[in-house]
Amino acid sequence: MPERPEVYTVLKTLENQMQHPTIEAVNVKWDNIISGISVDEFKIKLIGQTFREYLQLGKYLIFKLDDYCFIAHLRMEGKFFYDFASELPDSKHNHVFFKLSDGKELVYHDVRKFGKMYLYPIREDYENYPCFKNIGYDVFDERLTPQFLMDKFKRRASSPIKTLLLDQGVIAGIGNIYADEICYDLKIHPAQKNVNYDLELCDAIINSTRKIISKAMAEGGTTIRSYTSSLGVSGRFQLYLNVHMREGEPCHHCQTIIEKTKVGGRGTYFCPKEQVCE
DNA sequence: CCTATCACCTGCAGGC
DNA sequence: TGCCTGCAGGTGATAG
Repeated sequence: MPERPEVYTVLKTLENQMQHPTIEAVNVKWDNIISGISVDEFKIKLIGQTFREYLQLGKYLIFKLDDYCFIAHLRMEGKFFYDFASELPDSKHNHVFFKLSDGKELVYHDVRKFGKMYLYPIREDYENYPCFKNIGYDVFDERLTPQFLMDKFKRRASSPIKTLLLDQGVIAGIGNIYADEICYDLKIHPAQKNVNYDLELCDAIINSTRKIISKAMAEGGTTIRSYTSSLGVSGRFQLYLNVHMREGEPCHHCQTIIEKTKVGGRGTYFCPKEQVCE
């Protein structure tokens, strides 16, 4: 459940429910989830730290503690569980455990073990942490301007537009679902190359992106695979999808049957009438 | 610089 | 039922 709206939903749910407990113990069952630091160091540094602030950059969850910044990326299937009573699923997929001062436990669950966690000494300019080395501006960062986008996209106009939208080094937070939805909104075929990225189009791309991501955030994100019950991940935006996962169904505008193809190796959905590839 | 492919992991759906 | 293949909302490394 990884794109920006889903990460936002998880973050806000954690912030509202968990608030500010102190970490009393840490247990790691799959070492590769901890990145850039040894598991022992990870545990030792976290003990005694209190959750202070909840922030987001693209698809990253950022937890400011007293002396450290704890960052998590859910990748394909990572989920956090807190105050889960009896509905903690498949214990074999629970990999990181945080025992908290409120008597509860924060558990990281990840079927495919792709998720990553980072821990850095706290500082104000968190955007400069190593894990963000190749990350551009968040969808809602005011520095994401038409001029900025034009500079980045024009140089790489030979790539399909969807590939550019998915590049976290330019706009951080767009994933496979929303890239398809944004292309549909722009009426551009996702595989279209050599698009004329002038200021007007870049402005339209930013507006379209923010409109769709905002709506998805307001709806609690998109839940495609019916795994529900994970923390804050039973969104409703799937009800508003125009193309993604709608192969064989009629376009909401022109009733043309939605088709599926591959762009940059990713499953890609589009309306063959409204999004024509030149 | 760019694309293609694999790697990281597991589960599930579909074909036989 | 079992086996096999391909696919899944992500990203990084590597080869050409």
